[in-house]
Amino acid sequence: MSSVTIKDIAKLAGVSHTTVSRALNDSPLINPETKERIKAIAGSLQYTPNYSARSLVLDRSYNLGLFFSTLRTGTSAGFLYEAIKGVNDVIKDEYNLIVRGIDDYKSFHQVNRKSFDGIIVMSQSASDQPFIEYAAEKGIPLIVLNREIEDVQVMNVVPDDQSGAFRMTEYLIQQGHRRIAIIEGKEGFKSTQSRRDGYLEALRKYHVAFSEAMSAQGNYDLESGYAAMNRLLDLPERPTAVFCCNDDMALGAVKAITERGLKVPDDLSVVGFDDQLFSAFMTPALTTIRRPIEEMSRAGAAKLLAFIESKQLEHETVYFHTELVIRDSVKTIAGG
Amino acid sequence: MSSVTIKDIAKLAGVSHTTVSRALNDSPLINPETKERIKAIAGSLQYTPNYSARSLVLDRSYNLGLFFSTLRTGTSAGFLYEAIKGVNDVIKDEYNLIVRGIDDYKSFHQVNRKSFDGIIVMSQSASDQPFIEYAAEKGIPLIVLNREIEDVQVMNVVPDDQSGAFRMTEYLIQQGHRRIAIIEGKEGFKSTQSRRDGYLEALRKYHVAFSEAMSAQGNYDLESGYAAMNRLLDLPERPTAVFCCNDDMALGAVKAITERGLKVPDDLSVVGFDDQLFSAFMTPALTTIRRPIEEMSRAGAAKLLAFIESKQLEHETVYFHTELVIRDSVKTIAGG
DNA sequence: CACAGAATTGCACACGTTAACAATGCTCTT
DNA sequence: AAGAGCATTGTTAACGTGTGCAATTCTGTG
Repeated sequence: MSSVTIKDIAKLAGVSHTTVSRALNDSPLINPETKERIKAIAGSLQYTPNYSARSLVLDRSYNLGLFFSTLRTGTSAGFLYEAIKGVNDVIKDEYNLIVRGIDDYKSFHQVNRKSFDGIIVMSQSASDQPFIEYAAEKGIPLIVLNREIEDVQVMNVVPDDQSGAFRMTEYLIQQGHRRIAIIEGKEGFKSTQSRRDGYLEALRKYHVAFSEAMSAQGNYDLESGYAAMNRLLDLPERPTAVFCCNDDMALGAVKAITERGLKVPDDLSVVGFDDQLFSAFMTPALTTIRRPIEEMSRAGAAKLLAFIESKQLEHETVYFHTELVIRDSVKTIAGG
Repeated sequence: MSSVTIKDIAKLAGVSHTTVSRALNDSPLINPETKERIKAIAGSLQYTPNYSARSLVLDRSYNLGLFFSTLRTGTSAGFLYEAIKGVNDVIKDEYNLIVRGIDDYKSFHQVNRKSFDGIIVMSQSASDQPFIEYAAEKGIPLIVLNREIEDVQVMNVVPDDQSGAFRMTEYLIQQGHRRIAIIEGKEGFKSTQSRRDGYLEALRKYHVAFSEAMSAQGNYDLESGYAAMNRLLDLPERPTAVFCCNDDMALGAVKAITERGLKVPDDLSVVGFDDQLFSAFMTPALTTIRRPIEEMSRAGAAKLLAFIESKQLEHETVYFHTELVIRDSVKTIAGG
């Protein structure tokens, strides 16, 4: 039951534990025959190295941290899923992927270079800033995904939210819409800001008037989209199209519209942002912006690993293009 | 930059590193004043213990493994999300949560008692069996969630799938349906079996005839539900209700139905299983069975931690009740 | 004052691994 | 045949922490 160590193997092979260590690590110093013999013994004893001991002497934890702003409400399931999938695809077999919510920490005490070989922050909010600064200051290899970081020097991979929102709004205008409402994301999130900016930029460019009444605050969850849409429907002069700042809220918005006996897109057009897994299967299928979370995660993880191994630093921010996915939730208005 | 150890603190405090170790671990042996002094110094130096060293001597890794059958296709986002959320809520601050797909391992070599203080397997398929047996044999504290394990002695927390499927089918029958189709889950999954069994059991109990044509194979993803539904719609004598073995497939089914110009539930009733986050916001809102993944994960994690700390073993299987969630996707057929 | 016993601290080793350096034996060259 | 140099293996220390046991100091009691 008690686990076998290299010393046990050494005893059986009649060599020193050093030789065993070298043999198992494929050191060229060891005679091929001895090496084979030792490996055979190790195999038959089902030897597995003690990672704690190895970590201690090599000063590597074999842990990679994947941190989200929160694992409570606020992080969508698809988001978590794609991020984990992307990172997991890339990390070598030898790394452990540790998942945590930043807001789970009372203190960042336990976060240090000994415990994490590297850290990936999937940042959704400015509230992550202290954590990012802490990790950066501790000298832990660090990459921040999804949210643009300005003050601190870190590796950064982000989607181009603003151009995505611009493209979407432009598309609605091109389909003849002029009264275009926006259901906004959670306050304080950078993405909320960027998407609003893209929306406004498009309105400006095409000389479409913006009115405050056309903006409803949401917080990125289903219910808030439902509630915000109801407020918009109560307006004396309703919009003809609604740009929801994510797909969850679009789902809620469609629900609100349908409940009033109206139809999407015949009576009202609805678009989203994110391209969640379910969006293609909504009724109607949702026109939205795809934000390549999985690809970004994969790229970010690869970049982090490369840095850990080479210590070659690149601080430039990488932008990932979003993509307009046209489906069935927008009506083309004749004349314009 | 090089990290501070208890020896550094010892030097500054003018004591031995033993005393520092004891002080920081709140040993009653140490004079309260010395203790305070040492803690103050540790705090001012921002000391953080080296977990590798501690692990080595204490023979604890502080790692908890959360294993899914796969992180590639087959695990739904909501499933992953709820499981992580539930476990994360419970684990003490001192544990790392390591997430992996079992099918990522070429060999289970790295999985041992030194690397994991405990393992939670969120099992979705019989293909997990070798892994479970391996972990059990290695003597790693182990709990299996979601799938019932028969041959191996392990802690087990599972939903009562069969009674859930039974309840759902019974409900459809009570609403007057007699031609009830089933879109089945992925072959080889125990859940597929249990849900079919519950479905058949209800048919038998209420003397409703079953025909093979009413069964369409799926594999738990959206597309397969879409395809299976199309096959059912091609039948000369269509069903009046379809029991989809999960919500993703129900979403696909609704899509297929709508595309043919038919309406749910007016022309065809559709129900699901799992109660995903989006199900309440589909059009129409989906009637489904809630499987309490998050609660099960929470209970399982708590049970595992209790075992790790007390070594008090309980091998009985815990069943979690599912719940029928009635929404708007079923039509009541008059007369029956 | 002496001494028992408690309170407090230190010494030395252990955990399992890696690696610098030393040591041994062998081969080849001259 | 002697020495250089290579191939192979062993000796020893180190990583940072926890702990059994010995050592010291302190307290109280007779």
